[in-house]
Order: sequence, then C-alpha cells, then structure tokens
Amino acid sequence: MSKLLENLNTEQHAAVTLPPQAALILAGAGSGKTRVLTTRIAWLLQTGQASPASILGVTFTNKAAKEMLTRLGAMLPINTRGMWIGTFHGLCNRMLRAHYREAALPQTFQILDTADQLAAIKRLLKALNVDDEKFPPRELQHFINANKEAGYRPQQVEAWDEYTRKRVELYHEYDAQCQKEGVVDFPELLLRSYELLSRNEPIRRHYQLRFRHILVDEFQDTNRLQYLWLKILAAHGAEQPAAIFAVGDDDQSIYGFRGAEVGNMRDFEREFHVASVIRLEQNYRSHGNILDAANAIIANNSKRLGKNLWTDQGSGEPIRVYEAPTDIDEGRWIVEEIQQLVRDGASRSDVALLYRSNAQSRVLEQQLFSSGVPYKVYGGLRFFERQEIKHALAYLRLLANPDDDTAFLRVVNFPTRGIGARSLELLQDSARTFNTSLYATVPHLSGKPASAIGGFVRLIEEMRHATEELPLYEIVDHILDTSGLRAHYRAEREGQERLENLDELVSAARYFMNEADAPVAEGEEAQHGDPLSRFLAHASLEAGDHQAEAGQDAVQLMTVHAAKGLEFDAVFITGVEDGLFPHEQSMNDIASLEEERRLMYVAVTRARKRLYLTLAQSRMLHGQTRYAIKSRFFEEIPEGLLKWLTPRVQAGFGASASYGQRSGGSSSYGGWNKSPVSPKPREAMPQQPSRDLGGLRIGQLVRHAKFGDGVILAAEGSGADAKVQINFGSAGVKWLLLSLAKLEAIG
DNA sequence: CCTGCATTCTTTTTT
DNA sequence: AGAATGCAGG
Repeated sequence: MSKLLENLNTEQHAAVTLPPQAALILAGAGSGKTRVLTTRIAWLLQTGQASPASILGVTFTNKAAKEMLTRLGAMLPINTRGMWIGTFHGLCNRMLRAHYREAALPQTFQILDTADQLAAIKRLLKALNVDDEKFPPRELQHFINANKEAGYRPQQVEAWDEYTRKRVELYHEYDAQCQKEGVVDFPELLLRSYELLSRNEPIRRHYQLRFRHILVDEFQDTNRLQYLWLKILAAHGAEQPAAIFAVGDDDQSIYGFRGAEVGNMRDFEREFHVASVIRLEQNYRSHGNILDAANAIIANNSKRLGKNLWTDQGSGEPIRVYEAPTDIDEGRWIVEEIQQLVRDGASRSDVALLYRSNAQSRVLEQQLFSSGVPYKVYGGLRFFERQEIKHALAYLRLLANPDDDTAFLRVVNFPTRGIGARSLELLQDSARTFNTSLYATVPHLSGKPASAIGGFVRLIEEMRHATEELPLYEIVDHILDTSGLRAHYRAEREGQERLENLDELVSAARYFMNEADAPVAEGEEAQHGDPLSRFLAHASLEAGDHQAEAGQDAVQLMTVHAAKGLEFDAVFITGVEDGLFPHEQSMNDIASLEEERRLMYVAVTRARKRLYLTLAQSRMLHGQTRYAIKSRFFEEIPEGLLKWLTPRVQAGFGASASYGQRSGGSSSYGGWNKSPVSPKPREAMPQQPSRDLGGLRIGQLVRHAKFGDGVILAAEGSGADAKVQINFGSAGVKWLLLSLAKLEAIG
C-alpha cells in the first residue's frame, strides 16, 4: 500500500486517504488530478474499504474513462471489470438496458445522436404542420434538451407566454414520438435513468446499496440533471449515503454554453456537508512564467472558489508574443518558428496550435501543408458520424427495431429505389391515421407506392431472415451488400474512401464482438441486450476515437476546448484578438466573458516549457477581411512576463511603440532550446492593409473635430463606402464613413 | 426522381 | 469563403 502512496505530495496524499465521506477536491491544471482519482480507487480497494463492485466512476468522455481503467490496471492486479466506470451516458445506458421494462422501453431501444434528433424534430414539425420559421428545429432541439438537462418534463416547464406554451406542447409531442419509435436521445438517457431511480424503489435501493463509493471527474462540467442523478444514487439525505469523491476545477469550467453549472460545486459542498475542501495547487506541468500568466488572467474572474497554482520548476522563458499583419503572415511565422523548434530537437507532436474556433484552422493548415510540415487536426467528422456509416447503421437499426422511423426514412430510398417524397408523404399520413410506425404501416398501403415501399420492407425482412444465425460482423457485412450500399459507392467517383470506411465498420463489429465475448470473469456481470443493439449503442455513444490513428510525428492542431486535459512542450495560442478570443458573441456579458477567460486560462496552462501568443491585425472571416485589435486578455498578463517579438503599435492612448526584442534573456530548457529565443529578426513593421484607407491603418491614432482623439479599431468596405471603427475613449466607439468624417492622422 | 441554383448561416462540443 | 440546406425546373 505504501507503494501506492509514494511520491504523492501532502495534499494529494490527504485527498487519496480521506475517509469515505463526501469530498471535494479542487484540482488545478496540471496538479495530478487523474492520478489522485485513480490512486484513490486503488487505495480504497487495497485497504479493503471497498470491493470492486461497490465502485462507480463517472467521467464525461470515453477517453477519460478508458484512461482511468488503464491507469488502475497498471496500479493493481485487480479485475477492473467488476466496477462501473464510464461516462454519464454510458452508465445510464447500461442501467436502462438492464431494466428496460421498468423504464418502459423496448429491449432494443436505439439511441439518437444529435443529428438523428434534429431529423426527428424536423419530421415532427412537418407531421404537425408547424411552421418551422416560427419554430426553428435547432432552437426547439435546444429548448427540449435544455429542459431535459434541467430535469424537466413538459409538465414541469413553466410557460408564461404563448410561444413557450407551444414549444412545451411540441416537446410533449416529440417525447411521444420517441416513445412510439422506441428511441432515446442523449439527455433522455440521463433523465430516464434518473426517473427510473426515483420511481422504482427496489431498483433505487439496489444501486444505492451497491455503489458505496462514487467518484466523479470534471465535476465542474456537470449539469443540473447529472447532479440530481448523482444525488439520488448516493442516497443523499439517507442515513448511509454513499461517499461521493468529486474532483474538479471551477477555473476550467468551459462548458457553460451547453448547460454545465459550476454552481453544482458549491451546492455539493453545502448539501453534502463537505467537511474540508482539498486544494491541489502544486503544478507539475508548466514553468513559472506560464503559471504566473495563467494566475494573473484568472484572477480577474469573480465568484471563484479560489486557488493559486505554483511550481518549484523556476520561471523559465518569457511568453513570446507575435503580432502579424494578416492571418496568413501569422500562419507563416508560426510554421517557421515550428521548423526552428524541430531543428532544435523538439518533436512535432510536442507542439500544439490552439485556436478559439475551428474556422481558424484552415489558414494554419495551408501554411503547414505548403511547408511540408506534418500535422494532425483534431475534431473533424468522426467515424460513426460519416454519412456512409450512418446509412449502414440505419439498416442495422431497422433490423433491431423496425419502428425506428428515423432510420427508416434515412435509407428507404438510399440507394435510390424510386421511392419519392410523394409516396413517403402518403405513408406518413396513414401512419398517423393508424398510429403505427412507418414500417408497420406499409402493409396497409395500396396502389403504386405500396409496391415500391413494399419492396423495401421485403428487403429488410429478407435481411433479417438471412442474418438470423450470423455473428455480428457477418450481419454487418451482409447488409452492406444486400442493401446495395457497397454497389452504390463503388459506382461513385469519390466512393473509394467511403468503401474503405464501410469495410472498417465490419472490422469494428468484429473487434466489438471479441471484446464483448471475452469470457465473463469472476465478479463481472454480463452486459444486457443482444449483440446488435449493444453494438449500435456503442456506435452512438462512442462516435469514434479519432485519437486512434496515431501515425507519424505531427504538429497537433485543435480548438482550446479540445485541448483541455492535454499538455505540450510548446503551445501556440493563435488569433488572440478581441472578437475572436474572447469571441465577439461572448464579449458583452460578464458571465460569458468570464467563461472566455477560463478558456484562455485552460489554453495557457497547456504549455509546459514554451508559450506563444499570436495575433493578426486582419484576417478573412466569413469571406470578409476583418480588422481586429489585440485581445483584452493581454492587459491582464503582467507586462514583464511577455516578450513582444513585434513592435507594439496598439490601441490605448499614448502607447508608444516598444520593441520587446532584447537579445537572450532566457535560460535554456529541455534540450531543444539551443538557439536563444527568436531565431532570426523578423519583419517588424505591420503592413498597411491592402485597402485604401487614405493613409490610415488599424491602430492608427486619429483626431476628429468633434470626438477628439481616437484609435482605429477596424475598417470595412472600400472606396466611397469605406468605414472605420474608432475608439474615441470617453466619446465612445463609433463607425465613421471615411468619405464624410474628417480624420487627421496623428502620432 | 434528380440536378442545379439560390439562400442561409455560420463558437466552443460530448454523449 | 464555404458548407449545407431548400426550392425550382428537367
């Protein structure tokens, strides 16, 4: 046991060995959070305080769950299979499969992913003749999910206005449709599971007695419903509540926009009477300057639980800042810098390019590509979300559950079978009359549509018959041929990759079966449900690990969100401009600006040794050149931590151009810093935007007869329409037509 | 039923 | 700019 606790610092040790009671661990970035979580489980097991079956480990991503299991396996020679460790959704799915009757679901219930759900909503609106201009499907989807994630069924939603009353009604209809079709969307997995626990006493008691230790990762990301779910599982308020061990960091809460409630941390502390909150503040990742910058940034947020990271690693290098004239120059400079790092011995995979939004990756990719620097972009379309895969899965879903109308409509005419919108409308109408699923309605049909659609139903029936006795992967293989999907993509010009993906689906099925059919070891329970349904659930819940394709040593590109939890020797945070980061849609109210700030905090704390902040004075966005000034977050970083590699010509009055370049100054780290700081002096003067601004440019100080002195923030249009945005300080920020306003360049 | 053009809308993302 | 959807015409 002592071995387990070796090398833990005081706080980590204290957290791991806490008595089994409600605990809140505030774990700063890079403070060994995952280590504490897994060591805690190992310690509970090894000291005999817990059996594997009594442990419930909850994460948000499959990746995190997998990592927990891997690390546990390395620590203890135990069978981790007896424990329930998984994502909220995965665990709820497991529970609902086991008690599908009590949860009023068909045994083969299918899971709708976000796109399926949207399709289902559109279909509903059409069937009910609802104007989708007045009730945009996406908005309705958001409304439904937000309510589910707050724990509200339609009856519980307060509707004060006509509009909301209608949306509640649609929410109700939507639920009814899902129930009829035997499908469940993501938030429904949780809500259903929660309701099952609250309504069914024996089942509730069963799980409450079983899970004595509940460990929750990334607690700051929980939404209301997830909190309620944990609360009921832990038998909160009962005499013998389970011990919840919650680990989180309020400063890294960056999912407020999708319903995460940081407030759950405070509520947890209060409602569960957490005796003492343990703070993990020693950072093992970043050098001092990087941490100082991070601390300084996050200090501007209000309502923090309070935490200050420190390190004993020394301050390290200054943070390098580069301001480029355009986004293309920004990308080019970054690529040169990366090439220099690589020449100095860095490996490309230890270098990350982070950006606020995905749209920014293109310019960077172009530069990397044309320079022949290998790179990998994270966060594209995932395997199970590809259209050919979704088509194949739709056939499989129909085999498992013919009432799945979404799946039916997806493939009834794909590949084309001469079934048009007209026939389908007819079918949908009579399905409403008979109150049956589309599939079940087909026999009632007469006339021409009947034969075409009847043929489709016969095809599915034949598939079902032919695959009855086959193992899973052969079922998949079989439907790829009999559905005509393979033939379809073979005929398509660009179909080669899709065909390969379909083959990969067969492999995925084979792999899935091997995993699933592993002999059931002692202390392990068999999972519920038939292999096909389980495979389909797996496909919905784990849309595909793009992490899988390791490949060569490549520079890592991703959004800041995607970078949470990761770390790199060198990190470039790109596009650090007002309007981009913070994003313009989040600049105006305090709550969302604070989330942007946390996002910046997350970004900064990804770096181990070297951090770059880069920005561009102009960039193409939505097909238009936009001009921006440096991010307001620069003001929050102590000037002494920054090394400007470009002259500072910036907004703010009287800001004199200061050149940050001072030779050397930094010490060397990690072996790949052979050349001091900036390899070569770079072009210093920002170029004038290639637009006639009458000798003006962004950042230019100007004088206006009425508004006084100001600085140009942005420009738009050209010729007679050319407008500039100027910050006149106390006189405000104004857009002025260049042709009308008499502006005099000063400074 | 398919094809091509117009219109729209673009943060972040996991399940 | 570019993707993705929706609608008119072949």
